[in-house]
Amino acid sequence: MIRLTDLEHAVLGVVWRDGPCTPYAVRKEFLDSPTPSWSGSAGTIYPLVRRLERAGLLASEEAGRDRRPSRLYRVTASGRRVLRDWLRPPLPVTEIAPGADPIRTRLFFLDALPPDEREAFLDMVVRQLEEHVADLRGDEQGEGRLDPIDRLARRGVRHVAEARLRWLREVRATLGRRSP
Amino acid sequence: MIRLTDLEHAVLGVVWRDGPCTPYAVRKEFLDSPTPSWSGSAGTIYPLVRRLERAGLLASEEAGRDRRPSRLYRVTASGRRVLRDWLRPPLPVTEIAPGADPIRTRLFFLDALPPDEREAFLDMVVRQLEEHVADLRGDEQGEGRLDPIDRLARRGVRHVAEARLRWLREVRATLGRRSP
DNA sequence: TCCATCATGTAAACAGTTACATGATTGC
DNA sequence: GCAATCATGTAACTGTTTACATGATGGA
Repeated sequence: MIRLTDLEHAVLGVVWRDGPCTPYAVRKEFLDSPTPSWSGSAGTIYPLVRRLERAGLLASEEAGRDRRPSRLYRVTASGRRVLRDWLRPPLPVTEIAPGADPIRTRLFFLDALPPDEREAFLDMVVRQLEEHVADLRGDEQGEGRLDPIDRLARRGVRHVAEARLRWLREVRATLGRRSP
Repeated sequence: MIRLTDLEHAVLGVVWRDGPCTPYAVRKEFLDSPTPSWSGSAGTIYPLVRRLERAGLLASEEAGRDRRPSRLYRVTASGRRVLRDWLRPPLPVTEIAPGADPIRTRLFFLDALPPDEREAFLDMVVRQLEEHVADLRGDEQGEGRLDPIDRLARRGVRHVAEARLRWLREVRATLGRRSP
C-alpha cells in the first residue's frame, strides 16, 4: 500500500470525474480553479500522473495519431478503490485542523514595530482582508451558472475569510486599547 | 537582498523576543506552540539558524563553557530591520488569502462514493469538526494565565474552525437534499 | 508569415519532515 | 548506576514550485 498526498488523490479524482483525459486537461483543472490549493504546474502534474500509472492507479493509451505524442489517462479499478478510501471517514486530525495563518504568525512579533506602526499594520491588514472578502462576494454574485459543488466551495472560502476578518477586528480592538 | 520564508521570519522573531538563546530554545517555542504551524524539528531549526547567521541576520557566541559546545544567538541590527520589514504592510496577497482546505478538496469528488456513504462522510466530518471546536473551547477555558497574544491567536483558530463547521453544516443540508 | 497560445515535458532548487546518532544532565 | 529526557546535530527523502526548452496549432 502506497501513501498518497491530497494532491495525488485530487488528481485521481479529476481523472475519474473528467473521464479519460490528458495530463494537460488535469493541469487546467488546477490552473483555472476559483479556489486554488495547488499551482497545477507542469513540473508537478506530468511526473505525478506517471507515478500514479506506475502504481497501477491510472492506465493510459496512446492518443497522438500523427500528432505530437500524447496519452489519455483513465482511473483503474484499483485507483477507484483508493479514491473511495480517501473519501471514507473518519478523516485524519491534520485534515480536520489545518494550520498556518500568516497574519496570526505575524501577530506574535508585532511588538517589534513601534506603536504607531503596529496600529498601521492592523488597520492595513483589516482593509486588505475587507477587500478580499468583497472580491469573494463579487465572484459569487457574478457567476451564477456555476455547478453546486463549486458554489459551495466558494461559499466556504468566503465564510472562512469573513471569520478571519471578524477575528482581526477583534484583535485590533483589543491591542489598540493597550497602554503603550 | 535575500528572500525569507515565514518560518525564517518567525525564527528571527523568536530570537528577537526571547533574547540571546540557543537553537533548542527556539525549537521548543515551536514544539510547545498551542497553535502550531511548523513542527520545529531539529532538521529544520539547526540548519535554519546557521543560514540566518551566514546571512548576517543573527550573530552568535560560544555558550558551552566546559559543557557540550553550544551557541547563543541574537538578532543583529540588520536582522531587526528585516523583521520589521516583514511586519510592515501591505502584506502580499498570498498571506491575506491562504489556501488549502482538505475537506473542501474532498468535496469535489464526493460523487465517487455511493449516496449513503456520501451522507456518512458529511455526518462524520461534521462530528469531527464539532469535537475539534469543543476541544478548542475547552483549551480557552482552561488556561486563563495565557499572555494576550496567545489568547488572541487561539481565538482566531477557534473562530475559523467554527466558520468551517457552520459552512459544512450548510453543505450537508444542501447536498443531503439532493435527489440521487 | 508570424505571433500567441496550446501542450508536453525536464532540471534544478527549495522548504520542510522523518529518522537517526549521540553526548550531557537529571531524577530515581 | 541507570533510565528518561534534554540538547545538538546530520542524512536522506518528499512534495511542490520555478524556470526552461520545445513542438504543434490557429488566427491576424
